[in-house]
Amino acid sequence: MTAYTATSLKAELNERGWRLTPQRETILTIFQNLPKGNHLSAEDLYNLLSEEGHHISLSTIYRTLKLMARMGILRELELAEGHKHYEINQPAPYHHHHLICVRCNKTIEFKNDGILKTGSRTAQKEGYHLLDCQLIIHAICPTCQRSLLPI
Amino acid sequence: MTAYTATSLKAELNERGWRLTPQRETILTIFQNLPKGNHLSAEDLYNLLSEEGHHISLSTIYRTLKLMARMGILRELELAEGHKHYEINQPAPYHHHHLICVRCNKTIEFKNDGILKTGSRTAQKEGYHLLDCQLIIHAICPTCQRSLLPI
DNA sequence: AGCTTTATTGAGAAGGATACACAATAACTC
DNA sequence: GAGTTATTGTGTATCCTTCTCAATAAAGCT
Ligand SMILES: [Mn+2]
Ligand SMILES: [Mn+2]
Ligand SMILES: [Zn+2]
Ligand SMILES: [Zn+2]
Repeated sequence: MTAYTATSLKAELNERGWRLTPQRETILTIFQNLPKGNHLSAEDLYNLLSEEGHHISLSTIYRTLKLMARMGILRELELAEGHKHYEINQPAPYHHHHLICVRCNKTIEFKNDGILKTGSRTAQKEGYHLLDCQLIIHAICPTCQRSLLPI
Repeated sequence: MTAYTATSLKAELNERGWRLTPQRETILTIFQNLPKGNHLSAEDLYNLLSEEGHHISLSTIYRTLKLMARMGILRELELAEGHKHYEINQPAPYHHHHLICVRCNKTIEFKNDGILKTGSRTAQKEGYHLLDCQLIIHAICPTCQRSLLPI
């Protein structure tokens, strides 16, 4: 959960015998510059890259998202839309959680410092190396409560 | 997040114009009697039912799991195995969270009263009707840290 | 208890997100 | 700069979940 640069990413990859590629660097940059509150799916990322003139294959995108999530660079969000979303994983003052309406998928972000502390403490106590810690609240938003539509 | 009986489930279903079926009642019973710490996927549930002589189609199982999750009876867990798992949703003394190894999927349950309080307060503040509240910690377990296998 | 309405089921097919296979490429090490 | 091998791109495969639709059976009313 530290801020990555192309250089530090390369160092961490090489340390494990892996390589920094233009594709990986481009994808990291995209997430670093993503406005707060945005989350990208694999396809979102693919389209965003295309708009910017970068062609990176969907396979590489899926592989890179998974890689970066497992390195702790990105967090993988299950926002109840049937596919995963990703955002940059940031420490304390930016770290946040998600309140999700299970009917319309409207999502609200909120902060709570205690939760990350609880997560860190729990992981440490069990000898786990922490990657990400997210509180997910499944709920029904005011609009959907008023609507008469079933489930 | 209250304890359901067949009767109270029927009441809540009928109130919305829905019906209590033998399939739904059977599935509720399965989850109520599931030993602590167990989570079932759709296919797990299908097999468990088959062993007990109940034939309930996979379609119905998927529909029922989704229905009960959206009613707040079950909680839907994303345990990083590529498919969802479900468990009964219980209030305070039984309410718990999950610490998951993203490499081997080993999962540890832990309790923390403050988190459910935070979740309830946050949902209420935004006017959301709370269904479930779960802290997910993605991490790497001691065994996987020692293994040299990539990601 | 019987009748009517319509939510629900079961079987199979379809959909969609993600992973895989493998030859071509290119990042790293020396 | 050359050799090694991780990574990419393309197409294909896999698997979880949802959809379709005719048959069934709960619920509500007499
Ligand atoms: Mn977010
Ligand atoms: Mn559990
Ligand atoms: Zn909503
Ligand atoms: Zn592990």
